[in-house]
Amino acid sequence: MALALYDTETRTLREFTPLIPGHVSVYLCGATPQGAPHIGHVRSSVAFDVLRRWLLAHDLDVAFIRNVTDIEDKILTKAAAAGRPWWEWVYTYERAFESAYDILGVLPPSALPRATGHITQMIEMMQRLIDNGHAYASQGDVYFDVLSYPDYGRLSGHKLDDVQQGESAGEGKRDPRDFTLWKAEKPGEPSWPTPWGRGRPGWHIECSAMAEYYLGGSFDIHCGGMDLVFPHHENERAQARCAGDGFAQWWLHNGWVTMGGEKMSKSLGNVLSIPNVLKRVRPQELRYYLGSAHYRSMLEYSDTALDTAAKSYQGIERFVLDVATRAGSVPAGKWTDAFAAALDDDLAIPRALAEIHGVVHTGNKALDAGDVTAAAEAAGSVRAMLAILGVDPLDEHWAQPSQDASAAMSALDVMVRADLDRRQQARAEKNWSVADEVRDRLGAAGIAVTDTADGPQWSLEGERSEGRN
RNA sequence: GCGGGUGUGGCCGAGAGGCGAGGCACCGGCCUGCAAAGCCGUCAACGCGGGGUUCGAAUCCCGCCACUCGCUCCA
Repeated sequence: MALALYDTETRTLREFTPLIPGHVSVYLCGATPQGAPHIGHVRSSVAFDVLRRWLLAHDLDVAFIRNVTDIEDKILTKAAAAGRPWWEWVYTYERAFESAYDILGVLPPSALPRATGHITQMIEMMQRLIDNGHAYASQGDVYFDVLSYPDYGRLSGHKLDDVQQGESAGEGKRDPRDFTLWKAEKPGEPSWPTPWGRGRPGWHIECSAMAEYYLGGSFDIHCGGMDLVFPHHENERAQARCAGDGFAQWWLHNGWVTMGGEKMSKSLGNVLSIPNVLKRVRPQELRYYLGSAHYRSMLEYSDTALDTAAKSYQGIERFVLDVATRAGSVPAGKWTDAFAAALDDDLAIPRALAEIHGVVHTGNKALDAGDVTAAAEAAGSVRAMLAILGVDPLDEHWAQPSQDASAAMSALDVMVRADLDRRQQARAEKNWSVADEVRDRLGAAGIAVTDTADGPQWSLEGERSEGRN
């Protein structure tokens, strides 16, 4: 295996070798569902979904854990402000996130652990940290003693001396930079019993505890957004290492989506929700767009860039569907060496896309030359490559017309066919005005007509593959 | 204050010393009754200033400018 991945901790591209041959363990910091998912959240899950698919393509057994932070300050504040129970609030948005992931074809994780379901593991880990002198309880809070861990700052590149005042100054802290493992109970907030009193988890301990529980003390890859490097991942690492774990061997971080040059975030109010984006393009097209920039680059969102990506994808899709029509079927084939080389090089999807376009071009030329066999071979290869990116147009995930929709399409086909027959008759008589009138009328109704070597075909605007011969 | 990142043709975006990725748009041609799609071809770039590298830098070094991020919740 020649896969190389950029590791944040060492700031280098390192050839990937799993701890246990044949197995890969991955932990992805999932969302804190306190509001609707936006395009930035989805970029992260899609980027690491491609990593997962590529690992699977290497015949590796992948354990992929993504957590849900279901207890946290903002959840409590927002739910309280809305007058709703915190657990209802977080569950509502957890569902919204999962739905967005499903729509985009993100493979479901091996497990989707929630923080509140792992209090036991957190207490156990905190006890270990206290026992070996890396944490202390104070006035019902539990803090991590940053000065007890000389390696603190290694992941993010921060020097301890340069770290400004950490989170809100607790009176019981030994050092202002110590961070909270456990927060003492406050009136009106949920709490759980611990040896140090009732309270609730801090943000960082949950991931260390859950990663250890599901993947063991040492695992292969830890993923998340670039904005989590400090303090979240730095703290996770400190906790786990001090608790005796080897923890993550690779740290992967994705760049964020920007709008107007600024990071998309709720606090800036420049978020673009998934349902809104999906009014503009189909989910496959959104996925394709997210891969058009390297996962570690920032992606500056614009409607035109999204539209451009959608058109680019449609060109590939059209090729595959045309071949499927001409050849009857297109069995998935094998990706090209250039494609594999691109993905092996830190998931260089932009380069992989260039390769896909190259194969599409070759296939179109074959199609032009009437060589359907060669075209089908190219299309099979394209399918295999698109499958790694999660956007194979012939994947059943993207073809899910309901019973009603299929019936409606069949009925529509009968009616459109009648018009097309009339138009063919007119064309045969070189009565172009009648032929164009029929085409224009169908077009106005959102039905696009194209003449091909195999006769006229129609499709609904924005749809593909419907109503074909 | 401390620590990062970015600046490529009309637009999006790869590349990272040497044969000018790819997409979208534009223009010309083929095909088509006309379109659409496809094919052939054209166009055009490396923020600014200066230097080094046994010849060559968008790519390395120095200086500058602009934009941007982290150090606080954040994919």
